[in-house]
Amino acid sequence: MFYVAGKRMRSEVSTLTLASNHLLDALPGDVRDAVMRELERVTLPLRTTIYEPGERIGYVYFPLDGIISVVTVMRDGTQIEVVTIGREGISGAQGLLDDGMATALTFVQIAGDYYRLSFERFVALCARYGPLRALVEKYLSALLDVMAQSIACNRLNYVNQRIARWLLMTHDRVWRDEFRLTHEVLATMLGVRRAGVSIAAAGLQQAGCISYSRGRFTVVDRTGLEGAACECYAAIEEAYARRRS
Amino acid sequence: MFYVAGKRMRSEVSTLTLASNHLLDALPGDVRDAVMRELERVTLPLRTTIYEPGERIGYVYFPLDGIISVVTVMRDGTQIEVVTIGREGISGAQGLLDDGMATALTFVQIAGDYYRLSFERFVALCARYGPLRALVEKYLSALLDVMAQSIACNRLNYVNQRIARWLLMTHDRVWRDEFRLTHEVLATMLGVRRAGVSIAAAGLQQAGCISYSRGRFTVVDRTGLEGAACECYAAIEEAYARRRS
DNA sequence: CCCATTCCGTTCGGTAACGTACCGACAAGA
DNA sequence: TCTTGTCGGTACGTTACCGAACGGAATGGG
Repeated sequence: MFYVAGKRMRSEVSTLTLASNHLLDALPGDVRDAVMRELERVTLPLRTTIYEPGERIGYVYFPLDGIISVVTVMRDGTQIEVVTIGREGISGAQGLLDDGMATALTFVQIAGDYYRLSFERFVALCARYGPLRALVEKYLSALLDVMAQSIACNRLNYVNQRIARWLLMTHDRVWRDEFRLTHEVLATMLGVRRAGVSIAAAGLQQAGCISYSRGRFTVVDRTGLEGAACECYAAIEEAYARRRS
Repeated sequence: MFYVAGKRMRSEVSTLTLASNHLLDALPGDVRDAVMRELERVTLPLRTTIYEPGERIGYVYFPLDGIISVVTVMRDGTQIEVVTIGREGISGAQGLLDDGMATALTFVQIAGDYYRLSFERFVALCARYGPLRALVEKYLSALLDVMAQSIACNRLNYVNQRIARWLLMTHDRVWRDEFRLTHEVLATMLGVRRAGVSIAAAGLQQAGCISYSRGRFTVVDRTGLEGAACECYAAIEEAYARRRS
């Protein structure tokens, strides 16, 4: 599986060279250079654990074309996604606000390339470069808004709408029309049954918005998907966009 | 209504003198004195608007015995509670991370006493006193954890469990066994039907955990309520407690 | 090439919660 | 005192989703 993931990556080098991280892009040139110099580029396969609750944050990750999921784990083991982190953000930044401990289980949801930086160096760079710290804080502020919207979304919207939103957000972040994802995983992220996802996904496929097969989704009609998604998609993207002024 | 609220306050002066705010309590003596000197004490009646989305944050509020609700408003006007802020926290602090704009509708859910401080002075004090800023950041970090738990809770737990949790959290924050609250309002906060709350509340009353009548709830058996609540109650209180070390 | 595994289509009965509605009881103001 | 509005009990049919399960089909490792 590792090897396969590696092959996929190599076969898509052309898109990868375009991949970038919004936070890094938004830094002033000199700060950006200073930060970039310390970054390490890594390719992470599906399901790589990023943080375990209660552990120290080892690295912060800037996704390029992969996606990281942060999930809440209930006592009975049920997992549910709290937020996804892609090119628009960074994982581990909330450690800045406290003691550098991770509180939520965090792992790679879509394999891809990431920049990473040890948490200690990240803290040091934030202390040294105001614009970096400011950008990270804006991102955390966006995170609060996004999670506020997700609380409403999880409570009020239908499964098929939330699936459409999830696929759209993923599509935005991976820069590819196709990505690996099973109904099972999607169901866990959304906190619904796998069968529920199968039915809703079949509807979206019927409508020509997507196609999928055996752990692989393809976005066929983005505009159609946008119509099928709940208002939360736009609200969340706007929460991120507002911080890029 | 204003006058009635005023009377209630006066009649409970004995508990009010004990009321305090955890964030303020946790400040080192000198910083605390400096901050306290700038605070204004206000009594806010039910439903006072604290922030409107898109407006500048005028004041930050430190609740003493009242409760502030932050809600997400959907396009169709449906509201749903994102987080409640009581003695353990502060409202408006997230403005520190960005540009001082409010993004969510915020209002007084339980009338009571609050300290308040203009946002500008708050920012200045945070810049000047490291321990204040650190405490506020820890609180924001807790907020992220709490919201993460709420996302799971809203998706996975039953209405009666979530009602029990809401009542427990309120009970912790108001320092009184009785508080004003209608089924209607509770239903809105939880994102369910009023009738659903009525049924679930009747169950909790039957079980001897609470009693209520015409816009007034009374906690009768706290331990019983804790048994009826979901695990999220403990998880959330722990997220706050962890930052008080 | 075969086999174990993964993935997804589909079904079943069950149920928590929905939207809507009506009504009685109480409270507050005129 | 009467009226008006708020509050909560209750009921109806409806529905989105649940939990569990079975089975076919594609996949990839041995």
